[in-house]
Amino acid sequence: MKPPSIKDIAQVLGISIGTVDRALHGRSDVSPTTRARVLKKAEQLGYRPNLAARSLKLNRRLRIGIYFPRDIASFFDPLRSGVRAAASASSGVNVELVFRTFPRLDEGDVELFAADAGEKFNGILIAPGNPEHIGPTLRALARRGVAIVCVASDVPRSERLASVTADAYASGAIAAELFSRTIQKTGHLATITGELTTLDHAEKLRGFAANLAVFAPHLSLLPAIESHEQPKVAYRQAAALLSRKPYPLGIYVSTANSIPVLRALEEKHLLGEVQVIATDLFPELVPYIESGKILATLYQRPFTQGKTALELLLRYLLNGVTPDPVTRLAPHIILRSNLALFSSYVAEPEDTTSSG
Amino acid sequence: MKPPSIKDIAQVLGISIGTVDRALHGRSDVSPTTRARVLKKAEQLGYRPNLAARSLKLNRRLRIGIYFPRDIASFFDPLRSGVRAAASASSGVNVELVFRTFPRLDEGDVELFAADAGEKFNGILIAPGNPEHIGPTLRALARRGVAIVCVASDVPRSERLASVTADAYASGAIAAELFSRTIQKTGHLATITGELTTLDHAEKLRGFAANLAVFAPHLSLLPAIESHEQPKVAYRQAAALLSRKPYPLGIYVSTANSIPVLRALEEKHLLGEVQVIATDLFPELVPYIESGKILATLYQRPFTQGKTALELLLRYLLNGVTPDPVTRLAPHIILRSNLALFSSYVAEPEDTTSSG
DNA sequence: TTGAAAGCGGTACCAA
DNA sequence: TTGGTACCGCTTTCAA
Repeated sequence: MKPPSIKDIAQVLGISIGTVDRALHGRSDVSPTTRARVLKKAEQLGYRPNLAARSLKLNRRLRIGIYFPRDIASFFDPLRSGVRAAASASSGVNVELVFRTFPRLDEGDVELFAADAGEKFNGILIAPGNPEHIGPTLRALARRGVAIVCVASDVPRSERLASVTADAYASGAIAAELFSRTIQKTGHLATITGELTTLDHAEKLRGFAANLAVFAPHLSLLPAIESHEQPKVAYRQAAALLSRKPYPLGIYVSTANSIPVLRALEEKHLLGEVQVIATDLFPELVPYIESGKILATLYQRPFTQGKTALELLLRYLLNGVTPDPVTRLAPHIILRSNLALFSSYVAEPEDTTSSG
Repeated sequence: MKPPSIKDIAQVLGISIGTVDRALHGRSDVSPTTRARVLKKAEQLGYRPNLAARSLKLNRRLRIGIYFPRDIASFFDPLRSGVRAAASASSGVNVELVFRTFPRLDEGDVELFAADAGEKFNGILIAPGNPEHIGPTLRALARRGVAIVCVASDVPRSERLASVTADAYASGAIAAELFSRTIQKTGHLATITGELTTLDHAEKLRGFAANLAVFAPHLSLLPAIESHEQPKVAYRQAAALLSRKPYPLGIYVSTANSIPVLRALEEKHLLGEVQVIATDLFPELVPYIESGKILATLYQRPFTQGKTALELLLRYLLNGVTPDPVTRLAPHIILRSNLALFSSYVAEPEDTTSSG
């Protein structure tokens, strides 16, 4: 049996398909009586609109602006791939992706939006830095009717439609739990982050500190170090950290900026001695995990973030489905034993292995 | 600009859309010359078929049989939900899901297929048990043109189209690594599995044993215990295991059958003393994780498995896309610190939190 | 070998 | 307030 169409409803009720359409969509100019009859019959027949027919007829064109930084390509490239994957999966809809690039998180983004003032986007995806800086821009755009989805970090109270991130608090908490289970000695731990004004970074620290305090009384926490996402800065800070005695027993690097830290450890011959938990996955990190030199890396699933973010946005723009205001993905804990499952991601980001 | 359609190609070349269609699909009765001209022009204009129009016109009806066991509902219910989610996401296609249920893995499945001999399915999803038993049935179906996707476990060389599972070897390997990092003492470990004839179960044991041998020389492995997925059997076996001295330092329960084992531990007052790694997530397990009484559970993402499996199957049946023969999802490592991210799954399985 | 045309299920416009 | 109809892009049948 083929599913019922508006034609069937019209025929059964002896009215025209135009009227059925108006009734089903609650448009004006339908008598309450026929409206009720149509709705009831639709329910009764189990009518479900044929989305292929609808999107064929409407043939929408959507322009989506995607504002990501140039920096940290190991994270933002797969994010972009995820966005493209979601776009090409949306069959029959004409989505135009306009990728815009600013220098780095919280740097040049406001200016780029200003330069793009003439652009007319139906929706935008943005990786925001400091909410104080970018907030007003987003609010203004939102009020002009642009649907905004924040990715990778969030800007609450910016009137954005939704945000899609890895759960930052959980990332911090996981790092704390792993250290508390694997380090028996008493001592202290260090954290290296990007900017504490970026919500994602602050949340990771919150999760780390809170769980450490509760579950690992033998481990105390040094003040957080901000590397401002600059490799050289991170290297210098790590070197300084390791020159002091006693060394920290573990270091949690809560951004993708772990390589300079590992280099500093190597030079002080402390690699393997000091436990390290890193963030995200990229080729340079692989050998450290394979050799057991670092305990784990917390993978924020950039591909899935991008895919999910655009899916939400399209569902909103096309079907009027209001998304959850926040979507928090569970970070993957990558250890030596499951690294192989993610290595395909490092070279060529696809979604098969890890999509759910 | 709107994307080019076959009409545009036809118009530019001064031929009819029928011819364009035939050329693009390599159907017979097109002169090689026009064929080449069409293909070239399509390439040149960047033609992409409008999938909405295609599926509207074809209006396919697909009957999919889904053969899962009644047992272990905490795993197979979310698996079913994932299948339903994928079906309802496939817009404009008329897929009919026929859920069939046999008593338990490797029990009653062959008989159910025999009883369903009259059914005409375009594709089936099956959770297979022992390849020796179910293999011939699947092979026969495959040869009759039914597309088969194995879920949760696999039956290699059965001429199935594809399989979608959590990576079983990795699950075992992760369990071994977690034990090796958190247990310092020297001693032995135990594993409780379902049936070693089920490929998924055997693979977990392989991963566990191999990684333990390499990375944890201080931990030796007792012979694997098969519970045949029966809670009472598992309880008795666990009780017997714990009556011997010395106790194992850790137990890896590689199926969802962990509750009876935990009960046995509780009664011997060994809960928290003996480290436990469980499999999958369901309400009864939550308090054990929250209280830190078990180290971790390895979540096999049943919802995502079901969703992925049906997506693959539909893409094959509708678009002729041959899937990867095996898709191995990365299991999620659930600890106390990230449990909250998955708890929504326990009550009501949805895909937002963990889809990638 | 090619062309012409019907029709898939909705939406939207114009006429009644 | 309602009916009738053109059309979205593609596939397929029938005719030429």
